[in-house]
Amino acid sequence: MLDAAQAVVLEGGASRLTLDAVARRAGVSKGGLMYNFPTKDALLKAMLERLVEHNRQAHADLCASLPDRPGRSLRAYVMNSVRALDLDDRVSGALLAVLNSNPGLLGPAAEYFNGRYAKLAADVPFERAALVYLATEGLWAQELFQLSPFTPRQRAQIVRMLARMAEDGLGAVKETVKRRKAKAGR
Amino acid sequence: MLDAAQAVVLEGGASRLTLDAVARRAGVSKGGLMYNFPTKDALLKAMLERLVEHNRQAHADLCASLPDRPGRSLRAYVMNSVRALDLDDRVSGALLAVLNSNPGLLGPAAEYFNGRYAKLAADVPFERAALVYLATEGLWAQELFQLSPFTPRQRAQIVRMLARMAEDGLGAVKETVKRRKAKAGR
DNA sequence: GTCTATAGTCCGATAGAC
DNA sequence: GTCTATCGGACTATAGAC
Repeated sequence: MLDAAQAVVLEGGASRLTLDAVARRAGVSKGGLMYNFPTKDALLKAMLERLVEHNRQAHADLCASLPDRPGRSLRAYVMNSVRALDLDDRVSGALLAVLNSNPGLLGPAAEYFNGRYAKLAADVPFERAALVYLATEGLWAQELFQLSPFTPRQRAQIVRMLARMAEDGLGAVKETVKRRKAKAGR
Repeated sequence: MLDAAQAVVLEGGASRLTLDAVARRAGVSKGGLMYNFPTKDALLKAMLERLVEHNRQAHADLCASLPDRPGRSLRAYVMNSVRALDLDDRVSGALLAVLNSNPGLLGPAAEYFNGRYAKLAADVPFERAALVYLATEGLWAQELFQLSPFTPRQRAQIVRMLARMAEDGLGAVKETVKRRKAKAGR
């Protein structure tokens, strides 16, 4: 049923996320749906929890595949956020829209994000961690709402910079500047 | 009437933005409201245009009050975005939620944001402009949805860093690191 | 131009049979 | 547990008087 709910928001956006649509999609009737989720809020809460769990897993997997250096977790976060926007992300966006009207439901997710950042930034200097984290969030949000002013090429450049900054610090930026100057001088 | 519409979304969120509520708030009746805005989409479009115009003005004013150095526009953008979230911002968030279901209406706004970035980044190296821009957007979004993991003190520190990076380049970050080390050595 | 009244639709939730 | 049927309410939009 949660699969069906995700499919519905993917196709029709937040406003189409109705109990009728979800029930139809899930192949059950509205009564059957509301036996498992007594209210619509309960359904939204379950969807949100599933997204959070998915996100946690994806980050953990990616983290495990990276060499254990300072900034590994932050780097995994960057890479996990800047994949081509997948289904989960679009669901997240729609849910964000729905939950904007129900601020209460967003509370538990906020706690997750809070704890997540604490772990990401544990082994990276504060300024650098905050910068990488916020820029990544900004990039994600921009693409989610299709407001990004960057070309795919520029986007790739930014992603490389962020990934390098997560582990290498300012050397990442200085290096690209140096490389550009060298190129210009050729 | 647009004032009334803004007031309604501020108080009740996106889901309360109904023609009835707006009309009641504006002191007119629904018929009167729908004479000026034939459809609800027309109302949303007008609200969005007004927000964009407000934003453009605020940025222009702030820009004029800053010394004319490279990165002035970007710095004004940072400062304009990180003021304590004002009414316009909360309206923006709610509208974002509403418009998520009507992607068509977001198109014109997307163009504005696109052109805005082009001007911001005109006199700043690409990597730095993109980093400051995205981090600012990220900070704005995090606070808007109340998902920010930063304390007010940390937030202020980040804002200072971004404002300095807008004009001074990497010196800003390097300087804070240096200062911290000096402090630790004392 | 602004009003009242209402049409027509869709939603979340409930009730009760099976 | 899952179904059908339906209630009560809220919504957008229209029609027509003034």
